[in-house]
Amino acid sequence: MRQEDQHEVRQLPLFSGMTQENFSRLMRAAYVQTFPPQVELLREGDRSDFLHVVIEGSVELFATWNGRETTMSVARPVSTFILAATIQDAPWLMSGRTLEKSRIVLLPSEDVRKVFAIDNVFARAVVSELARCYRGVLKDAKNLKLRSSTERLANYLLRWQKAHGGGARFELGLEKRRLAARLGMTPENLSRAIRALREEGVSVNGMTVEITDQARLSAFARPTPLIDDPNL
Amino acid sequence: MRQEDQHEVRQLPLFSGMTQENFSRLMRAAYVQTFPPQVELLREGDRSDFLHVVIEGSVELFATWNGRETTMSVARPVSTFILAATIQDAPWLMSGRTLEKSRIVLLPSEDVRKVFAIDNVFARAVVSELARCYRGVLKDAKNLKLRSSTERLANYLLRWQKAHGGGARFELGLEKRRLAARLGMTPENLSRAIRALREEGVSVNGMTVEITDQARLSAFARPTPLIDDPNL
DNA sequence: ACCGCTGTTTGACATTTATCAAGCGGCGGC
DNA sequence: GCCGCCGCTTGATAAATGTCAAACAGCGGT
Repeated sequence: MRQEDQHEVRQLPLFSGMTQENFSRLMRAAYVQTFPPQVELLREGDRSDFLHVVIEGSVELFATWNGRETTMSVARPVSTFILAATIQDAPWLMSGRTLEKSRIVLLPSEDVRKVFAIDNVFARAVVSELARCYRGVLKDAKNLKLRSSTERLANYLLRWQKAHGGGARFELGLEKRRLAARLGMTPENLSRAIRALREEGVSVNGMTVEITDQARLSAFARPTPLIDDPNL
Repeated sequence: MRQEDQHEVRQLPLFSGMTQENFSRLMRAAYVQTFPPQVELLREGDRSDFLHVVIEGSVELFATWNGRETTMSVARPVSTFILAATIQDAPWLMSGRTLEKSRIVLLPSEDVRKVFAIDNVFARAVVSELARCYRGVLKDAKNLKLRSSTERLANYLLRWQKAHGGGARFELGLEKRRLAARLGMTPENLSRAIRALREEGVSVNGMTVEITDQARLSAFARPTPLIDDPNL
């Protein structure tokens, strides 16, 4: 495993506090792999052999039931996924596939659990990360239950804009049909929602979004930190 | 604080592993309070002065946005709530109100965080609990995104039945309008969903449910452990 | 036993969302 | 440069869900 990849992983709040010794222990049997797009990394129901860390690219986490499929989230660099399942040695609740060519670090679950058992700094970092994830899905569930699809889109755009410098013009960064699934709607409806937001100060052209009337969009979206602030 | 109340709390996996010394430390400034129904215990956006433990009764955790309100979950004895917010000293993402007369143990957040900082057994128990909660909401979100309202109801009944002994006849244990909110629908629609399930082997009379055709209901609901197993 | 409150049910209707089918348009391969 | 593929858009229509209003039912208080 390359030094700079280890470095990337080490940067994460989850790993940054622990002793070098325990970090090395985690990294000893870890390896990096580059996957082409559309590779299924995890299948829901399976168990966790490795904790995954996306170093480059992006991974879609999705779930299926009864022939239907929906996107739950998209993991982007640098972040881990399926931490909860790894720690608990429980089956995955989501499947995962690469969306683009992606570099993924794989940490053997067994090692993660071992280090978790002996390293208290790491254990505490796991708490922080799990709390963050928990609050993340909770916000997602609130979003789904309290807002209409167009409102979800409007707020998504505002969040994404903020996360990418806050400029009036930015890239969507996700295929529209996946964005639709992420937001809990069909691609057709996403199209119509985008159309509807033209009246609210948004202009979308392909993957490029331009907020033409920030105040108007905000007034329509009515974002609240209790749903839309990713740091809360 | 009464001895038997402490005992109840001590039973929880979250607290059962820690030393008596640290447990006492947690309990030193803790107190029990009995609330009448419909008391607002928490308001979303506020911060956590106490970790709450329901000893008796039940607490509805709900969220609001833009004049709308929805029920996210119902905490029943014996369980804690708002653990994530307490540990992180972050604002609550949900409000909470008692549904019935309820006995609640209040543990000062400051103490919880202090003991968390020094007690590794407790810290690890917190990890387990957070992982459980995370997976819980995640299952909820899958439920919402992948199933229709009638399907959610059908699966809810099956889960509830299992959790209460598995007999053909059981009580709903929740006002219908709150169940409706919990399942992400209106009371009117819950009524119609109940009606629809008559064809699928369910008979509801007031708060009493009878599964008249278990196989038929299961075939309709198509439960999966990856959404419906509370232990996963 | 009656009254009145409150939660539930029902029906008619509106809105939102999904589905199906067709057309459009950009992009890569030939 | 042209073709064909794939994803996006659009329109028509259907299904699911929400809203509003009224009727109903159970229950506690008097």
